[in-house]
Amino acid sequence: MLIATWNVNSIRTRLSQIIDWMNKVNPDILCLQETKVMDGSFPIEPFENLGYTAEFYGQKSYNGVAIISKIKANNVKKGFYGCKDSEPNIDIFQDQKRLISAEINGIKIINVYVPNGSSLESDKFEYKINWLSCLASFLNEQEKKEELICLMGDFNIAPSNLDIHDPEKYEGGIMATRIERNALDNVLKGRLIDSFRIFEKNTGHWSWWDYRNNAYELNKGWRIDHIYISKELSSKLKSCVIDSSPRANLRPSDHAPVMIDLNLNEINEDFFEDEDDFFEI
DNA sequence: ATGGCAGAAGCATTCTGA
Repeated sequence: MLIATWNVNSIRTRLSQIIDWMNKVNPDILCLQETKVMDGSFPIEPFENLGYTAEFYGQKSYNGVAIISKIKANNVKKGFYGCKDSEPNIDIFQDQKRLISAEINGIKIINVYVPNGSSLESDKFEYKINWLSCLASFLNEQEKKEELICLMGDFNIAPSNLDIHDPEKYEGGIMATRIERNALDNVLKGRLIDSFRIFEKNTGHWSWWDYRNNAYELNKGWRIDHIYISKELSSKLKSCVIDSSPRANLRPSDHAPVMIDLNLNEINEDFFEDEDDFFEI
């Protein structure tokens, strides 16, 4: 089963590129971020014509998330819910449409567009940290139900300096602070695993390149789009790849899709024999 | 090199992103 995430930076502007990519790759589930469209204007038909169902949670101009799936999603939830131990209260996060979740094939799919945070001095940075705290609380509730979880999206955080093309220049800045990384760790709590790092230990792999300064042509990127899976799913993980090819399109999104392949019929208990290595980067 | 580039709203320019 192929599960992908892609920040498309406007679904209406990028629609033909998304359809082209789906025709080429044939994902089972595609989670989108920054759709930038209200639900009444979401382009459902192009996806239905390809045999997909669409669930979406959007707003005008900003944010917006969607789950496109061959198998119809169950128990679709829009925004945070539960979050009993969240401080501040989840109500302040409901205006910005940044999270949609659903159950597909026995897996809880959680699609997130984490706030960027702007700069360390900004109120938006505090909002980002609080949003991640709420996400941690949200996941605590999910884990109580002992569900298999696949948490993916645009996290706007480089988990380590390996995920930045020039760490000396950017470390301590937005997307690369200890505060953000701790907030992300608090979401994952060692129970959710970065799929990409199971297969690739080296730097030089990016999912986002700034539109400015010729960043893509110079390959000056960041790895800020991630797919995290429950430990219990890791034995079924066959691959995780970043497909940078759509970034070379005319009028591209600034993000590339990231995709995992899960073999839901195969279990390999030995896969995690040296699992401690996965947490040392 | 705190610039530059892209999208939405809406028609000149501002806001936002990362």
